[in-house]
Amino acid sequence: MPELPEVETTRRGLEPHVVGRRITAVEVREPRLRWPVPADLSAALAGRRIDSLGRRAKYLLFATGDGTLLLHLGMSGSLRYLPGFEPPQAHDHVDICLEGGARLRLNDPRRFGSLHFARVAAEHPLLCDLGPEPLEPGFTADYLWRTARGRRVAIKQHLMNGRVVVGVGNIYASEALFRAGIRPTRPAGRIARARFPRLVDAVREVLAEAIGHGGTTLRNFVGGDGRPGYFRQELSVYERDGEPCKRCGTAIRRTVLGQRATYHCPRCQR
DNA sequence: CTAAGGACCTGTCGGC
DNA sequence: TGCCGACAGGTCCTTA
Repeated sequence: MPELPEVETTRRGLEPHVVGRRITAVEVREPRLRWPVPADLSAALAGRRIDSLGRRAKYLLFATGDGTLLLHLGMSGSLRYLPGFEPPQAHDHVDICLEGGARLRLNDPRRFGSLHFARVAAEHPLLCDLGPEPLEPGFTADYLWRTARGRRVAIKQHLMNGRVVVGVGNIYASEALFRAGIRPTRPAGRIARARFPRLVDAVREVLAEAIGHGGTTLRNFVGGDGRPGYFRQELSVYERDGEPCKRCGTAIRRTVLGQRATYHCPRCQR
């Protein structure tokens, strides 16, 4: 489900509920997620106060004075704030229990999500080789051009490579390329340097706008407060196969690239 | 080194 | 109505 805007929406929704509160325990009903939930996770976190709720790529970072809880929502995960106990439903795999009886509940049908503990988050193996955040200053046209030089991989797959830039998933890769007027299949290294400023702006804009709308709700994504996002109606190409391009009217085309559904306007994008 | 494909899971939907 | 395959927002790992 979640791409960066959905994770950021979750982060913002949860932040006021968790910062400054202590974790009392982590209850794991199903440890078989993308990686096994560490058996000592609850012991590592119990009694620690959450100093901040941050985000790196699509990981939520619950920072305490002595170590950080990393949480990834995978493909189908959502994290909800419960003011008090409620009986767990199907796929409610983990609860992060807070002082006072509130809890954060992870629901994840496909179990591609994960939880980790790191003394220093940035040094965790899953975070230490990641590229820049797309909404931060390190993601520039010049940077992206340099990473693309000599690469034959399609630009869409290049954008979705977390070592290049994080947080650009399948929806927003298609959307950004539409805005930039670039065909998703174009080899990354065969895009003129002069086109990169527009591409970088497009990535930034589409992500920022989606965050502003509370994320994209496709099937049943809900943010930390349980409310859906409203970016879906803003999508220009994603899941619009056969529908008219909003700019030129040509039918949007669905193709498969790297085993992922890809959408583009054959006229506007070159 | 790059690039491509498989792997991990469950739920939903369309077609027969 | 029931079954079966295709497909779904992520990304790591293996193979060539």
